[in-house]
Amino acid sequence: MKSIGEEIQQAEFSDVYQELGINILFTAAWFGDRNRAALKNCDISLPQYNVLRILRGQKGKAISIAGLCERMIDKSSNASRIVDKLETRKLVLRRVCDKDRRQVDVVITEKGTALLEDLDKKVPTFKTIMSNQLSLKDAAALNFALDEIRNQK
Amino acid sequence: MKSIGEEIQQAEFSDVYQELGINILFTAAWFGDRNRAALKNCDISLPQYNVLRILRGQKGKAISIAGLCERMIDKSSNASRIVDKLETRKLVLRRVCDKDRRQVDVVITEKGTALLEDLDKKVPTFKTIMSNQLSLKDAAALNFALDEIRNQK
DNA sequence: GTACATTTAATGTATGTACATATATTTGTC
DNA sequence: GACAAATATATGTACATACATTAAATGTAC
Repeated sequence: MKSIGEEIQQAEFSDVYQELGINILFTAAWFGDRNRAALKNCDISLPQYNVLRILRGQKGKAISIAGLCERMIDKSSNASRIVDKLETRKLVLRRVCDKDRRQVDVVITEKGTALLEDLDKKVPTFKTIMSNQLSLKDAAALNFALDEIRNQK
Repeated sequence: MKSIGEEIQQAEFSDVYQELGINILFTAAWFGDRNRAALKNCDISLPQYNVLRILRGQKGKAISIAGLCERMIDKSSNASRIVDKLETRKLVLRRVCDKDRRQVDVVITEKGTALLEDLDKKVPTFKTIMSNQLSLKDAAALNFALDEIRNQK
């Protein structure tokens, strides 16, 4: 089995925490690569796919651009322009919110939902990727550790 | 303490593995945000900083563009263009390799090394970020688990 | 109600990323 | 040695990201 040090050809790390930090970054990039590969030739980018999934999670309820940003993993990505692309392809609808005309309501269309169903068949779930090597209990422990890491300072 | 579900306002996940996948992606983005914030007003981007660190790790030995790519976390990032920017600012040197004239030898300059020393003072180490909440033993266990996740299929 | 600050989304600009293609050099085969 | 295949880097392009600024709508103080 390849350790993270072998993976990026780094002979040694200054300490285990340094190794872990790099390992988390590298594993996240590895997930991204897998998902991108799965979407190859599907004519949609990974960020666009992720936005569609958030919209579907709204179950018909509209969401503002700011709301979308909060739910995105990459906070600073420009949701407005990603929605532009999806709107051009009629995968989402955008219309000014009546209650607050500064806001924009975004919803996924029928066409968007249909596309998403197709794509879901191609993109592996995290369960598929991880359940063979990691017990439920270990996965839960990892979740707890990561939550803790982010909750200081 | 905020769980990943609260963080991205997702009420529930389909299973613990799904939660863990998102958690890893989110934690990696969180590290990136912290590092980017630390480099604010330092007039250098995070990818450029990371390349400089890899070059310093070479301890004077030159490295090719391909070698640089192997050591980068984001494999598909375009090392050639990042080196362009660093070269313009004379933080690195690039010259054709004598033994194989297709290759390019890249080395960090004195100026690059000096800049890097300044920057290191501002960027928190992973040890600083994590050692208070995570024991050495737990960190090692996490490393093992992540290595395992990436080593199937 | 007017003036001013705040909020929301869009836009401008520079950089980075993803992927295909081009160019130069080297390697292998005959 | 000639030539095809492989390799290393650079470049073209579309999209995404980071961050500042702008424009419109709303909230608040007076």
